[in-house]
Amino acid sequence: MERREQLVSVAFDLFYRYGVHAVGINRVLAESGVAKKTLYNHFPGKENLVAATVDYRDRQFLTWMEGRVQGAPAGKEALHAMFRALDEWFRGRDNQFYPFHGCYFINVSAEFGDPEHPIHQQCARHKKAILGLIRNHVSQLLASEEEVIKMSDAIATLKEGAIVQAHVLGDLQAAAKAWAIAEELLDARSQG
Amino acid sequence: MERREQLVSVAFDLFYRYGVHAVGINRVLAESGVAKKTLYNHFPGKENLVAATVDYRDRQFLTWMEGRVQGAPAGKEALHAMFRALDEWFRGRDNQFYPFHGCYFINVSAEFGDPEHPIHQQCARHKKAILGLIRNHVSQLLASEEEVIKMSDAIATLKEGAIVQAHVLGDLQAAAKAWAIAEELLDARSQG
DNA sequence: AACTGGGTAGACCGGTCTGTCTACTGCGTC
DNA sequence: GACGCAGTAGACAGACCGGTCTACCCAGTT
Repeated sequence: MERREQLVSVAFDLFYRYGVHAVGINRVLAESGVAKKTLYNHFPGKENLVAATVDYRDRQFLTWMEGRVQGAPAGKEALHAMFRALDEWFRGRDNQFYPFHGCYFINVSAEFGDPEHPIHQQCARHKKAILGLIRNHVSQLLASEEEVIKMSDAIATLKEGAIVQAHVLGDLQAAAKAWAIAEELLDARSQG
Repeated sequence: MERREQLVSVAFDLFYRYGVHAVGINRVLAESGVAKKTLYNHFPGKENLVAATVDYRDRQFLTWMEGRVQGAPAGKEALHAMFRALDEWFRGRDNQFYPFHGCYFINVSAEFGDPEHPIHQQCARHKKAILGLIRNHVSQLLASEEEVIKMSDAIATLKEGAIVQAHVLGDLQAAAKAWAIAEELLDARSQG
């Protein structure tokens, strides 16, 4: 078992659950069983470890989401699969993503609020990647490039909103509700 | 100038900008010019101060939003005024709410992720209050109680999504885009 | 004039933070 | 078998954490 991997995985779990600034390096070390020197051998400081957890989650989340989406026919069904995945995530039905503590990227952005901060920008990049994934499928449903962009933004906004509602309010139906809206918007366009 | 008020106001500014766990009590004291004993005279501990800042922001935000909304005719125009207010907030056009660092309640919920935590629940209560405000106006446009609830949830989700897009991605058009969707949904119902 | 309440200033407490450093250990390679 | 590498364990440094406490101050009341 690679030490670096171990560190990042444990650090992510703790940072995601309790928040980055609420978890000290010593706790990460204790729970991962790694020596302090090893940590500072791999990372110049805590912030780099945080950045590594964001990167780790970015890949983990994208892989998971792409996997879910590719299991369905491209287009509307793929988008539906995406919201079904969110639904299972919120409800803790998905082993890989249980438990749900909101979106790590939103949470980390809240703690590193300065838009110029590299970690904040890392979170922004993740959101853009997700937006790209959405666009790939929306573009199969709508002809106009402008419409594709608008529709993808709308779906992304609904997705972020659903995550917030699920986390802050504990609304477990948030994903289903968001999909109902997204579907209505799609139908209004692809049939018009 | 009331000391308690001063503390809460300065603490909010710092917590909002840098995050709750990233700001120590000593910094709040230094920037507010209040003695440590006075703080612990008013609050049992830091967590109670945090709770007070959430309460402070809750009232400030609701008052501001209600003021903006009541300046417009009830119903759709009121909802439009709400998203215009968001738009100005994101862009820093509004003195009272400049600068924009995302939604304080989302940020605080991220740091106090446990849904059982009183501060998390305080944030949830704020979101429910906003939802109530939205419902008041949606109910003037739609007849069916069920439709009112669904539509209000959709608008709330769009609002949360817009805040996230504005903060994480720096999308300054987020409010305008969200309103365009909300308007489309409303028109599809009130004309049908 | 004495008392009181609410404030200031800041020393101090034990603990924790990030980060450095020393000393040791096991292992694969020459 | 000697060497070097990557790890462990953990003491340590200096700063800061939340929180307590003492000593003082001053305006208002009695």
